Amino acid sequence: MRPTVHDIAAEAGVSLATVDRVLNNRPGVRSVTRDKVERAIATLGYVRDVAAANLAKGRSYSLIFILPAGENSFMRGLEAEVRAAMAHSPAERTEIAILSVPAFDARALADAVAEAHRRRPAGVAVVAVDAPEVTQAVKRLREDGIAVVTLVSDLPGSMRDHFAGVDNIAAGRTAGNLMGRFLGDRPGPVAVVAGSMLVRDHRERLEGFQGVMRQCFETRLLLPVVEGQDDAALVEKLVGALIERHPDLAGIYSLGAGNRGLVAAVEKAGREMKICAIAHELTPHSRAALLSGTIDVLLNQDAGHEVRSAIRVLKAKADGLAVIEAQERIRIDIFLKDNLPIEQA
Amino acid sequence: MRPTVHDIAAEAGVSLATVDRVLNNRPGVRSVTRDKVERAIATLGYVRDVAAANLAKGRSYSLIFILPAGENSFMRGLEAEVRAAMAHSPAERTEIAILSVPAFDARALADAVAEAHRRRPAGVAVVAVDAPEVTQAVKRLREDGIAVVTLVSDLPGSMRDHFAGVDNIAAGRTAGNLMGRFLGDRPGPVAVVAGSMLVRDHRERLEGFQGVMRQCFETRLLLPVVEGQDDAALVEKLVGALIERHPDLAGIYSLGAGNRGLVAAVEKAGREMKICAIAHELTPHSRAALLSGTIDVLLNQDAGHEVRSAIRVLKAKADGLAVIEAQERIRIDIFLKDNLPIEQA
DNA sequence: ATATTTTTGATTTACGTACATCAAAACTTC
DNA sequence: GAAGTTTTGATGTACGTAAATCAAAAATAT
Repeated sequence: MRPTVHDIAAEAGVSLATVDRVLNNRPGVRSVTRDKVERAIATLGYVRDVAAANLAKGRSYSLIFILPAGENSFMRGLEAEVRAAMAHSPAERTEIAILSVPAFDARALADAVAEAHRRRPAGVAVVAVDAPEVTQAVKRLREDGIAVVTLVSDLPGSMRDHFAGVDNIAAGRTAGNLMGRFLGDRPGPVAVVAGSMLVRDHRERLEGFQGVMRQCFETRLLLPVVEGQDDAALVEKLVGALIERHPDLAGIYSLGAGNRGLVAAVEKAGREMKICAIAHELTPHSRAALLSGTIDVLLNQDAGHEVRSAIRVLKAKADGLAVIEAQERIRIDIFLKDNLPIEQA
Repeated sequence: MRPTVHDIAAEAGVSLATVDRVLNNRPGVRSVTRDKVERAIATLGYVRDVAAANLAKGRSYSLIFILPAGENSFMRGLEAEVRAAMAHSPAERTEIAILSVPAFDARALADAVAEAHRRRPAGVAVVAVDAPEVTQAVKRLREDGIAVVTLVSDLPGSMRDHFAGVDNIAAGRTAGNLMGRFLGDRPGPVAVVAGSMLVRDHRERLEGFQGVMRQCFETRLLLPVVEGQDDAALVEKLVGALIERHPDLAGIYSLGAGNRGLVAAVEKAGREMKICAIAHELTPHSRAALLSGTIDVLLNQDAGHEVRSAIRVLKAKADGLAVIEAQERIRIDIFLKDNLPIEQA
């Protein structure tokens, strides 16, 4: 049997109350006594029974998720994952609320953060837009002792506790490497379609992609990046124009959302087998395009993992516990049509 | 507050004892009463507080992991993950033991399974060798009500409860797709190095790889597969011979272990930049080779995920609970040098 | 109707921790 | 050494469930 608080009390020759005071660092214990207890804990290898502890305190964590609105499939999937977590919340002793804000709107986001602040939750998860007013609002949260995790897109300098998302520079580099190798000696320029340079994840992907292309495939012409605002209709127009202007277009890297538009434009031009298309995020549409061959590679971040990691981290931070960063790393999934997971219901 | 057993008793108009009888299906409840209670459970949306339940029963699960011995880095990593799980075992109410057996030895493995059987654990996880005596031994475990999960390599027809590993056919197809695309129009044949056709995961990877190569890259010559027994020295010899016999060798798919040998042979021949090498499993050696460029792609299965999934499933099965298969799927990681995770301590 | 069996209720203890209260003891300080 | 302060002990209740016991009630059989 694993040791309990009683065993520690016996081993240390103190009372249960004192052990409790040490374990939950309550005041009123001499440092000599504290040492005795801590030694007993170490020699017995005591670990707190988390289940029993949670049962006893019966506390619950209130968390707020701030997510962008709009019809971006990935974000809707993310929201679905948050709602799934809400469904389990009684079992996890969490109370989760969602705040929805317009995409790419720093002002609205800063307001939402302030609103979250007013509600005084234990923690906040936010898909960040990289702007000073947002940074300030997040800083204020932190100064008030509220845990903050950035989700999907980071916000350095905001003192956020943790970033739950992928390494977007690595993602961009990976896309660049695959693009370069897939194209081989085939001639023609490569286009990049982003959502908006206002969000850090897009900027970082671009940086990684351009870095690898310039470094390892320096003969390949890179067209200037166009911004599609993660909007399918706009992306379709932009990509259509690109294809028209560059009949020899060899590849497209779409590092944001709005892939419906990308697919529509490429297929309308009848160039689905000629253009190497690399895009982000597995959605019903992008999955279909990968299977049909219009998209060649999908880079993906698992929204479910990100949400669950964010919740774990927020709970830990709210308790003042350390987070094992390595365990919370979100990996970049690379999907070809051959390793696509079975579709889920 | 979420409802408790007391609330159910009140709602159903029965005593706590009766609720307990229904919840833990103990005998001695009329079906009318049972229905009443079940209706109360449904209307209140009661869910058992697992933490409290575990605390109350104070049960612990004894599990046995049967792993191959030898210096295969992946298997050693797997064992390290099991030991890591053992370290947390007090908190998880599990007692894990490891049985080590010679690799690719069906007879020894069947004996080990029988030994595990004798110890009457709640569950067994086994890296399977696909042979009739192993299948039989596993069947006997299952007939005795012991939960069984196959790990890394599956054993269909053994009535195992679950397979904790990747879809190896998809892994092989992915390797094939990448090999075909990376080579493009470059001439030269492609070689395949396996560990042993005795284990199902290697057979399946081969099947997937050959399938894609024949189907999508039909002009590419595929050399007959050679078996390196996951032994670095043997692999080095075999690959060295292959390179010598086929000076125009364009690619090598190493679907088993022993990558140290692969790397050594390719580098000795000075062909690290000419041969496209795709291998499996991220280890210190393969990581170095990926970074240096000798290996172009690494397919990986996360040993930690597999072990933790196996433990979750074994515990669930031991309790007679259902497993959400989709949640336990192990994904195939694809690593290029650009998306390699930071090295861990 | 009585005897017998089955079903239900009431109550208690236990799991390991958290948290609160009050009294007793051990230190300080002057 | 008395008064004050700090530290420690003893004890109890609570969390939500499991599991057991024994008595009471209801159903069934005779």
